[in-house]
Amino acid sequence: MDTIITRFPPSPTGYLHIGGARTALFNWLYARQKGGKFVLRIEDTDEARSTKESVDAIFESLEWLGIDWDEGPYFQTQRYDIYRDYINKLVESGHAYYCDCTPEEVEAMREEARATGKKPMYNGKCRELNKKPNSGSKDGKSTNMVVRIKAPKMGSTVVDDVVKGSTAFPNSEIDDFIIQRSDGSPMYNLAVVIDDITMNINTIIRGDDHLVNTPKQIIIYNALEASLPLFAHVPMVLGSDKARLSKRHGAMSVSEYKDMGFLPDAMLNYLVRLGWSHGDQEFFTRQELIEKFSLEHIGRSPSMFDMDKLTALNAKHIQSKSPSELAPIFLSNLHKIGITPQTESNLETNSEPKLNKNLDNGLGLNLEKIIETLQPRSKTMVEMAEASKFYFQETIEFDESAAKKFLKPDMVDPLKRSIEYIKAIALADFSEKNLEDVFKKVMEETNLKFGKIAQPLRVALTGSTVSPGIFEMMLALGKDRTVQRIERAVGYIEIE
RNA sequence: GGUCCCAUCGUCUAGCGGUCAGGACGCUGGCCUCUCACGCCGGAAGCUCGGGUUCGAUUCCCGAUGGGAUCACCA
Repeated sequence: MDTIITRFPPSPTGYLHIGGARTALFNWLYARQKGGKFVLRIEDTDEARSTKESVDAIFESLEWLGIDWDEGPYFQTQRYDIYRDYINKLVESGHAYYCDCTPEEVEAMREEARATGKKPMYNGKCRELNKKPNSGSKDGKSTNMVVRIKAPKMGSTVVDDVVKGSTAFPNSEIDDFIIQRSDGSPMYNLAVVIDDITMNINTIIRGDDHLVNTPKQIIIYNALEASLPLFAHVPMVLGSDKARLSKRHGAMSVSEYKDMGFLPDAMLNYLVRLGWSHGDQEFFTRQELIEKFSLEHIGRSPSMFDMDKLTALNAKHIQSKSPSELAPIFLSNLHKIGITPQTESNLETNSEPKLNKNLDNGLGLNLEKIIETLQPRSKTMVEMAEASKFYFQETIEFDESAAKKFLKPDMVDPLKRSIEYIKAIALADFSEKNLEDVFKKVMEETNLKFGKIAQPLRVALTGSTVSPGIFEMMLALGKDRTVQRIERAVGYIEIE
């Protein structure tokens, strides 16, 4: 078998959206699994709608997802000479012809066809006229004539597809479609085929909205006597109302999911499961995906995008990562809500950033431990950042009803004892085990159950009644901060 | 409308003639527990309909219905 070469050819008329990302992912996974090549090509022949911003946004989203390419990016607008050569060949070999019918004339043909109950299409007026393209051509490129393919009139064109099977399209449905505009620029179907041929693309995985123009492309392949690639048409991703996914279904662009705190790996995992399966397995690492992906197990029916499931999967991926892997993402989400803890790198000005290392704002805050305490209770990185706020507050604000309920005079004694014993722990021995011992002692002396003292402690430490476990928080906060916060709560009770 | 694709719990799906139709999300009962989560155990919930083929159809064929895609000098 030859080297597998796949491609992803977005048109830069907007951001990379969910459906496009999935198509890119399938092509990328397949190439990676087969040790093949993945080519990126920008289809910008619609110069009116293509923008540089879109190109950049697409690159950025692919990069975020970790989808890298081996060749390209190619830009179709830089390949017009190549298309022109092929178009000329097609005309010379009699597979295509010049046509000077005006858009109005063509529209009239369509009207006529509609009136007689037939399919509206070009009637082939110039098909056998052998027109030459010289009228009004100043630059030798624009001709005032379009070039049309000489499509077969009889029989049918068959598309063999790995996921859809074999489908026959009646040639009577296909008219002599334009392959070159009157300004000399190529039309989509032509450019795609020429690119795929010249880039040696042998495996085409794309949305099944392309299935219906595959016969048109096959006609061009045949006219050029080129061998056909393997086609795999993947069903569409629909919105929650079963309509094609669009803006009104909420977030469409990949970058929005980044902003919402989703992990790239979770995104990949979710996207790949939308239309592909591997038995009952739901959770996949990037590496597993590359190993297990297969064209054979792509489903044939369209699927709906489900935010809840993505979120659940994201939670699982957050749990499965190490704190150090999460640290840079966590920090950038913290930054977005206005919290920028000092790090090793900006404490020592000329050291390289070491975001994966433990961080310390000078008071014993331990970044990786903070993350660890939040991992099992964060569905997104945005949630994690939000939930971590209390760690970074110099003076924590007590939630009013929480303080009223738990910071009461009868807690002063147990809290003071706690402070005393925590203080007695040597800095090097500040561990979960020793903290447990401390509170065992406090509980014995005060004859209280831990449940009785836990909530007051929680309010003292965080200001709220909902938080990670007491001991793990203390470790993340560090000994000094822990003591300070409990002392402050005691002071608060005594003043009230 | 023509052409084409598709059809298992609400959703994503496993299933490739004989299964108590399996898993996941969501929903829900419980357990665990220092709160909230996590985790664990359990529950409700599905083969669109009608014809065939077959000893036997969720599975194969045909039709209906429903949903989707596409019919440009857009990609």
